[in-house]
Amino acid sequence: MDQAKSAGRTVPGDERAFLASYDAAAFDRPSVTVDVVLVTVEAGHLRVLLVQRDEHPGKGAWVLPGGFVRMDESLDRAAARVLARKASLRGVYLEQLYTFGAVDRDPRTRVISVSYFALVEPERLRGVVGEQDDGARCLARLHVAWQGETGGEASAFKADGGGGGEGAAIPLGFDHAAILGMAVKRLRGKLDYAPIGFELLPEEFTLRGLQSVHETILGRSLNKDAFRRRMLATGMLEATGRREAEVGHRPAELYRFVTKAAR
Amino acid sequence: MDQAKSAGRTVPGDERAFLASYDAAAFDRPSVTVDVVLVTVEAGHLRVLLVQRDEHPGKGAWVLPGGFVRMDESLDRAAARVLARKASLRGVYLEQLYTFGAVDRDPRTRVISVSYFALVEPERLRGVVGEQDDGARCLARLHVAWQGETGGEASAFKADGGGGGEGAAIPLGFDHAAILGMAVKRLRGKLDYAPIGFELLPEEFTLRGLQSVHETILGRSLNKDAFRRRMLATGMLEATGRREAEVGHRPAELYRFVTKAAR
DNA sequence: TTAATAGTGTCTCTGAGACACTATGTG
DNA sequence: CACATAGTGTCTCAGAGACACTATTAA
Repeated sequence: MDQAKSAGRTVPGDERAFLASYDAAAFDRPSVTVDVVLVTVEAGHLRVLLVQRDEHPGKGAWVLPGGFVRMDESLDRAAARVLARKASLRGVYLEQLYTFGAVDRDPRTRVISVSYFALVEPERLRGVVGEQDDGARCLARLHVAWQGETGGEASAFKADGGGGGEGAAIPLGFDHAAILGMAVKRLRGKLDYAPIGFELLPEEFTLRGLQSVHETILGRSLNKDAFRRRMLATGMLEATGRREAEVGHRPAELYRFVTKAAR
Repeated sequence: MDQAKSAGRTVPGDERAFLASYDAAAFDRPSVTVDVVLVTVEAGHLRVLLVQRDEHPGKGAWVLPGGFVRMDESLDRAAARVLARKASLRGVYLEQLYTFGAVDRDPRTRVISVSYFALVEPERLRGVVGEQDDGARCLARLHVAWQGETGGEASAFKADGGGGGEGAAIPLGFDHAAILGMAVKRLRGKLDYAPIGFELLPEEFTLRGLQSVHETILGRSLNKDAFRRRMLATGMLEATGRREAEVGHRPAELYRFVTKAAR
């Protein structure tokens, strides 16, 4: 999708001359950033990676990990670079979300933000983000006030890491609450026609685990039987023959996700 | 969605000093354009507005109407401005599509394109685009080679305005074939959960007309009974009591689209 | 009257929800 | 054994597809 068509075409002589004399600095240009909504699902909560700004503007505010797009990298690569640098993650599911371009969304200058969302299994974040919050990064709990795919903003709360209690609300910088809202809206919309639940689970998982991920994203409970039937009917699940262990009750069968290509 | 959160917040003194000394020109920045896919449905074909470039690069090539984003306008406003200038249209349905940012998609310099799609009833384009093709603009017929919501590129053909024959393929500049493909993919995906078919029809329309629009977008025929039932069940259609006239057979009832707010 | 399409009634099939029942692990 | 959850079988209900039939206009 992110490919140029112009690369292979022949360039006539007069156009070459035009390009040689083209002055890219002749017009004011906005800055372009990518911001990444790194989502994971853990213990029935949507969580998202936030970083604390250590520079102005909004120094000390919590924002999505992001960075300026370099002149020699595509948007997709910029997003992957941000993810690699701020979360030490490579090869995770990454998809463009929406581009935010209100004139005054950043007080420095005109900044247009191309947002992405990334999905990752919580286990892969274990060593990345410090136990609760290492001062510069945190896995905030996402709270979505609206139902369905309507849309709206989403708010973030301090992760209550198993302890209990609600955690404090985290004020988000810039328009990042709107970006979070858009990410949840997109996730909910994609869930029932795209195989994205698997991206939030380990290699092998139980049907109950997959259902739990879906329920967390959608913010509502699902019918067990129908979910099981629907998932198995997609043909994208393969039983491994193994079962989960040490669960204090009958262990569920472990499944694996199989791509259409592998079938 | 396109709103800044920073506008209302208080700015501490040291941050104000930082902003005052911020040099926006310190880093290379890409150019940002908006490109608009103006779609209409006519005589069972998807049509899209193309303009012929009168400047380098790609002089003479057919491309989507577009323009650079100005420093003082949001992306949405830029798209609306392009539509007003190149198609003399205001108040049509306009929605952000995708942002294309491959490094070499434009030979001039780094250009990131935020694409939009717009939907308009064919009648409103009657006077806008010259009979077939006024040299600088044309309503090309869109050909989509793929089925469903898979995605891929779309190609454009010279409009065969009722005459017959196939028309010649139009070579598209830059990566605009990919943008067209993305627009069709999005349209097909939205069609069964968002009321967008109405945007392509006049104020009053028949159910058969609405079904025809859906079939054209989806590229496949639909079941008449099920379509009628489903549409009436949405509660978004209101019978006017009037009927179409002079059709050479039993005239169908005319319906009007009613928004949820108006009910 | 015929041609052509609008619009309705009804049967079937499929998938979701509901629920009961059996299976199988831990303690 | 009890308990908890996994997994299956089956009934019902709602919506889609199919199809027959009636309605209404123009020619």
